[in-house]
Amino acid sequence: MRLDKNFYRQDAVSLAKDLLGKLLVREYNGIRMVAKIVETEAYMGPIDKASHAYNNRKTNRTVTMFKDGGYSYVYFIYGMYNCLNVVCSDEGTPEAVLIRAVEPLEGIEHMKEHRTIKSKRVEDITNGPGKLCKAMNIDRGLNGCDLIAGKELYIVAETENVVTVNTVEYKEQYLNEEFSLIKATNKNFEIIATRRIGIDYAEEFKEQFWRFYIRGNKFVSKDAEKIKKRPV
DNA sequence: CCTGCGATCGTCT
DNA sequence: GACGATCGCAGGA
Repeated sequence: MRLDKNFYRQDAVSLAKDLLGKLLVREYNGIRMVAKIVETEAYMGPIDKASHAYNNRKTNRTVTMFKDGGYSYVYFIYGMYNCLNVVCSDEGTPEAVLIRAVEPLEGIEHMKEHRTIKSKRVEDITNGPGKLCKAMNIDRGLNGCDLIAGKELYIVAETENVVTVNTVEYKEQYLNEEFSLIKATNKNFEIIATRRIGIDYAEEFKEQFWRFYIRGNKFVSKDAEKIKKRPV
């Protein structure tokens, strides 16, 4: 079941939490890959010094962030990597949610083929924003995709008809003042909220707990793993 | 396990 | 001309 317009018209912080547990689907040439979203970051548009669209900065790159909720925003970074965002809020309000990590559920053999790394750890295929784009064959050609009606890239809410290929044992983790723990009654997992990654330039917005991930999920990004192991 | 470093080029000033 | 919403590898513990 695809998510509808109302779902994407939320603010980025709300949507970043709501996207956890949803399924990202990538289809092309008869290939189908499905992965559960396990880590996200909110970029709150005009007010957020970490956002590409801070102060309503509108350029060739950021123009897709100004679209109505429900489109993709894919950008190229560090000369090598692509990152996938979900544009949210209303048209003219440039908010977006960065997808930072996913858990492969279907088509994992295709994801492995797209990645050329020595590591044999399954988690290393998709536990970072650049990694998951490479694994799921997502690049700037998919910038501005319609996630509600498009066929190549979309997001669904249910796990029905999906075969889980990974058997994962989740471990508990420590908490300290660097986190918030979010328990939502309508979700079967808990959410950790903490600081965002790689935005040292963002001044006071570095301190916002606008990164969210599923507590105990082993496919969260390297940094989240690290925090997980930090003693209380 | 963890740390440090270089890769590599589009984007914006 | 400088830098980035990152990654993979080498090397040490």
